[in-house]
Amino acid sequence: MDRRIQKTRQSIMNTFIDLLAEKGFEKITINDIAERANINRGTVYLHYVDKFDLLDKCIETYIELLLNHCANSTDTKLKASAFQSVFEYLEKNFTIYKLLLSNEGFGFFRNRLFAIIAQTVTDVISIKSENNALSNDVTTQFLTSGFIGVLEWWINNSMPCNVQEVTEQLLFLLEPYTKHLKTTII
Amino acid sequence: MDRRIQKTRQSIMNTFIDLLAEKGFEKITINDIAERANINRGTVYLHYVDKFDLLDKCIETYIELLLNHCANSTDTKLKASAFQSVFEYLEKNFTIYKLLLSNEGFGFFRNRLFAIIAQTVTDVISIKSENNALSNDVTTQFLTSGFIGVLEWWINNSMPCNVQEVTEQLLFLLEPYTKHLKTTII
DNA sequence: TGAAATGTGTTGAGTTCTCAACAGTTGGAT
DNA sequence: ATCCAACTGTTGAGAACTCAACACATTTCA
Repeated sequence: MDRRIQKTRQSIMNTFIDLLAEKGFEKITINDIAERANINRGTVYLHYVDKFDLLDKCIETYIELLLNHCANSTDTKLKASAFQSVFEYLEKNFTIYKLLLSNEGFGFFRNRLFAIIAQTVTDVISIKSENNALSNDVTTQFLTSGFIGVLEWWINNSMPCNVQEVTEQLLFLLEPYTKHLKTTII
Repeated sequence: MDRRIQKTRQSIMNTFIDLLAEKGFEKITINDIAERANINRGTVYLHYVDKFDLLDKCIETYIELLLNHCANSTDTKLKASAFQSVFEYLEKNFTIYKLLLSNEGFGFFRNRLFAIIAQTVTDVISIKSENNALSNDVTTQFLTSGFIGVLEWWINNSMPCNVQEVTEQLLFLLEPYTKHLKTTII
């Protein structure tokens, strides 16, 4: 992609996040963004139709960035290293994700993340579905809610324990559901 | 001026300064700069003919920035506030000016600064020249050398005393030459 | 030595961004 | 109520930047 596109989008998103933290979504104007980012106002409209669209794209971008940080650990699924790198990434970008998970994200961020995690969980457990008396939907809902819940708790309470601890605790809680998966999948 | 020009020049100069600090002038390539600044190589040539020209422009820019920080104190000339703001600015941008005053600047920076200060000094003392037995040239040379000398000492020795102290000391040393100027000019 | 790799400086076509101007909307002060 | 100021969203012309390609010089190292 043209470098100019990368740079202006990056610049717009960064200042958008900053302004979101400073004054909240409804008080932000396109003028604000353009001025602060030192970009022509028209250029913003070249990339986003309005500030709602900008929020959408912003959430989408940061969802992707978050997911990239567990996908690059070669064995993708339920492994300590994957969880660890996700929480490390969250720690590093704490202020942004706290913002997106807060009311400023209007729940869109949470919903989007939930959907993706749920899909992943579904994919994993469906492989091992035959000998299971439980509904897969219920299991997915349960596990995903649990995981997202822990993630939200950790962010909203400003990381009350370190990465090592959340990761271990989470693995311990998931163990009953992952151990027989391990034996069959791997 | 077009925002794009500002931004790319800023970006090029910043990475040039960084690279100057890292590897020194002769090891820098235009490729380095373009790559690090995330700018097309051709674009560098749109603004600078080669890296020597870039060094020149860089020096010129930082000379101007330095001078701006004493010009905006309304009473321009020999006033405590003027000295103070210059040294404060130097303190804030210490690493850059240390670099430019070092061998990396090839003496160009010093010479350029010297010329400008000397001109200012000449202008000031020429007003008060009639009753003076001394050659104005000698006086200019003496005062300018003294001032630049202190400035270089302060930067090269990594600011061995605080801004307040250099400023006061300098004012004290200049007092014999400024006090009768005061009575006539102001 | 001679070949491969890296850097220089330039070109032209194509894309993105800027700027200034426009008409229309909104919110707050008088 | 209405005026003013600020914001929105759009347009067209022109400037800046990107990209790929080029010929040529310099360095590296086998």
